Amino acid sequence: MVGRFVETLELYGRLSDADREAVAALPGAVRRFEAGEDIVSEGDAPSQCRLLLSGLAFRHKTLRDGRRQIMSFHVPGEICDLEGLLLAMDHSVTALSRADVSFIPHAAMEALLDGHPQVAKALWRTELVENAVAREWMVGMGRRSAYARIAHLFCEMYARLRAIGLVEGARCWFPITQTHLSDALGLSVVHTNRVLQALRGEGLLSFRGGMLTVHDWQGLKAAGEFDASYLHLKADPV
Amino acid sequence: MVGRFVETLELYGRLSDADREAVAALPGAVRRFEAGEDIVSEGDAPSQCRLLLSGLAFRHKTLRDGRRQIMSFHVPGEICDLEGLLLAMDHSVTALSRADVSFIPHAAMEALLDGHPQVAKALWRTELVENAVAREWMVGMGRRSAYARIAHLFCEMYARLRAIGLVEGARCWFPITQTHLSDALGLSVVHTNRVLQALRGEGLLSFRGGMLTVHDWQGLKAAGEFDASYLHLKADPV
DNA sequence: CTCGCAGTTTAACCTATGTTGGCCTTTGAA
DNA sequence: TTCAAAGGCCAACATAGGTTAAACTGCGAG
Repeated sequence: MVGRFVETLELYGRLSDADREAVAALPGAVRRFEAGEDIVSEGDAPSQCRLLLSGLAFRHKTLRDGRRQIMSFHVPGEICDLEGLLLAMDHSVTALSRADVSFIPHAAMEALLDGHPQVAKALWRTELVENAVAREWMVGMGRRSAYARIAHLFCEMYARLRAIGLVEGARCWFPITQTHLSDALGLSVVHTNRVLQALRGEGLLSFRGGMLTVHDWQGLKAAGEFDASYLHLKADPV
Repeated sequence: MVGRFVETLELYGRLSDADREAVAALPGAVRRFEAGEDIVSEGDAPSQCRLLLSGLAFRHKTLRDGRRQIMSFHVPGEICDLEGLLLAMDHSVTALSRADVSFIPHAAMEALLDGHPQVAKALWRTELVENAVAREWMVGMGRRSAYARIAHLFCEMYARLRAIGLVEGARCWFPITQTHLSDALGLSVVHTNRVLQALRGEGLLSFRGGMLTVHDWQGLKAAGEFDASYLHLKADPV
């Protein structure tokens, strides 16, 4: 069971029919996770790759005293513990919403990568893009105001969800709480709430009950100093 | 010319004699960079891998208004544009000190990776560790005080330089200005200076003229909430 | 229904860190 | 030797964002 995986790979590289078939033939047992459940935990040395079929997930580290930093989000079609192929997990990945996850044995994945160099390239490219995203977050946390950071995150998720067809009209399902948002951006919940109201007040977006609507994409991009090139997507939405 | 590259790879994977020889046989033209010179620039689509032979380098993004975020440091033996194998650069890498860099043609690198899977694994592991480092920086910028962040960075660089034999006694050459430090940690120079003085005042370290001396490793680790496991090194220094 | 919980919103107050601007020190080029 | 530039340091003041605590809202479970 491989869900949107092929499409995601094709965002980042051209595949032959044989490549596509090999990917589609990947074995994988599916398991459902509820929101808040760990998909992989810090310290695990996985023996399968966990592929997100549906729902969202986030990587995070939690310090002893409870402070938490969310380091990235995963959308359907992405493997959320690719590094587990070579390294033990130094952080956890948790389901943000209910999520279905396919467990692909490392042996099967390695065989695929050995036999299909184009697939391997595309997969490493997804990994590299994930790092590019991480770097962009660093810029935000180090050098942008809370206002710009929040706007930027919404831009990013909107662009990514749009790239995989999960935006309809100007709306997408992004079931994140203000607490998650704060932990992703290094802010307090109170301040996140203040800024969110400003963003809404300016008519840039609305965000209620997990549904994000972008009312003014240009305005939101400007507020977030957003430039999609770091996502290395084929086309910038609008 | 391949410098410490073999040793760096062996920090992250076991190589056969044949692997080692193949790495050592890599072609590469050497070029010297002065401090502040770009080794690769944003927008480049490299056709060689740039391997640091000596000196330090840093990755960074610079926003239009001059705000800058440093996203990582590179030590000798590391390739500073590995992602250039698959993607265009979305940021620049600049020499922190005078640095010698070997330019290895992508074709040669690809041939090596195809023919020597253990080398490929080790190399990807270095890349994954670099991401782990980036994630740890995110935790710092989002959730740690300036004091802890600065201590943490010194811990990290000390541990990394130690791992490659560049620490003597408790001293290492880390020729960074307070401006660089600020840009790496998302702080103002003034505040960096304040905190540095606190760190010195508490006898944890001294840092003058590019020379870092750690006086109290345990104390510094505690101040930075530092736990080296994210570096995935074979052994924690002391 | 209604209880309880998770999430959101407010308000009052606080502090870590930023800003500005000036001076001091070191270094290295002329 | 002296000068300029880069880096370091310092003080006064400003503010973005944190903290605490309490109320409000919506919703699923029983």
